[in-house]
Amino acid sequence: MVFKRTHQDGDKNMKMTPQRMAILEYLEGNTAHPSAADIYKAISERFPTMSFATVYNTMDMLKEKGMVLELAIDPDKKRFDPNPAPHHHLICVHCKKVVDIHSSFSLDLSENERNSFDIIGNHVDFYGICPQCKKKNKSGQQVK
Amino acid sequence: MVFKRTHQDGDKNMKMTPQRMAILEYLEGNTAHPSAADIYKAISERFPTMSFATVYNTMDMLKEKGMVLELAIDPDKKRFDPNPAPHHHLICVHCKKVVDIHSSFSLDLSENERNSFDIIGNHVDFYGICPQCKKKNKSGQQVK
DNA sequence: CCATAAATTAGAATTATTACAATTTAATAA
DNA sequence: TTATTAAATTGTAATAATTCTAATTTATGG
Repeated sequence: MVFKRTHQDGDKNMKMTPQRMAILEYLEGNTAHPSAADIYKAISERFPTMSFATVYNTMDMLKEKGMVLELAIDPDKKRFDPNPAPHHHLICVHCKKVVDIHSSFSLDLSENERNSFDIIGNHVDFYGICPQCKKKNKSGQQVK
Repeated sequence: MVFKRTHQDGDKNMKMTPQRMAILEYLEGNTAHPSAADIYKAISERFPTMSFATVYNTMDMLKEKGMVLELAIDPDKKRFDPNPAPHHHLICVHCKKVVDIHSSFSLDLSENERNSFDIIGNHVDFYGICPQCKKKNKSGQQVK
């Protein structure tokens, strides 16, 4: 995904600040699935005044805009994926490295992917709205 | 999975305490994928002295024994699955309810599952050991 | 340049989890 | 039984990730 770096970015209410620019730049093409701390560390080198709150605020905004996904891959912290297109992951259970899978069909790994990782299992999550929430949702409420 | 409730449980070094008994009882057949807080809340009603540390200790032990899985489904907290057999999940993005899927093949949902949830997407995680860790692992080290 | 809504910031507060050290207890064997 | 002892439990402190807050700064539009 390509990020535009102007305030015209589909939303007049979105200010383009140097901090945001740095975050967008850092995320663009980044396939490391960084955590908030990763982002903070990388950016604060050039922006010593950068605050953690800004990282979280910006990621919230990008999530709402659908520009990044929040991953629940690591039980210890949130990690972000700047590639919002549907895809899957290859996760190293030792170092927690996360590699994108771009196969057309979920369980069909490329030869390369298959050979590089020793795969010990897989897990499929289906996301959706359960019957109870379907009902509730008609009356407008939203669970965080 | 059936939990035995004696100290013979495959490991002489495992003591069977009332607290553990209560936790095992609570987990047995539990399909709600409870968090540590859920477990604590349920058990501490009968065991007012129960400590959070005991919940975490016990879950660690059960994880090591392969009796529960730690799920990374909820970015906000760990949740536990007392069903260690390979299976997949149906997750409500509103209320975070997690329902087990017992289809023989991952992407083949039963009619019932399909009809109850409005499915808006799926995500496949493959777990394995990456090439770098394969090498490192030969020299014995383990990443938490 | 001004006005203003939005963003940034430092730091406090909260939540989940882990670490620790003292006390208690289950299991074993005498 | 009871004594021994390693393991479990407990309260509390410490840590880590995240969220909240209120004051200050800044990007944008006029």
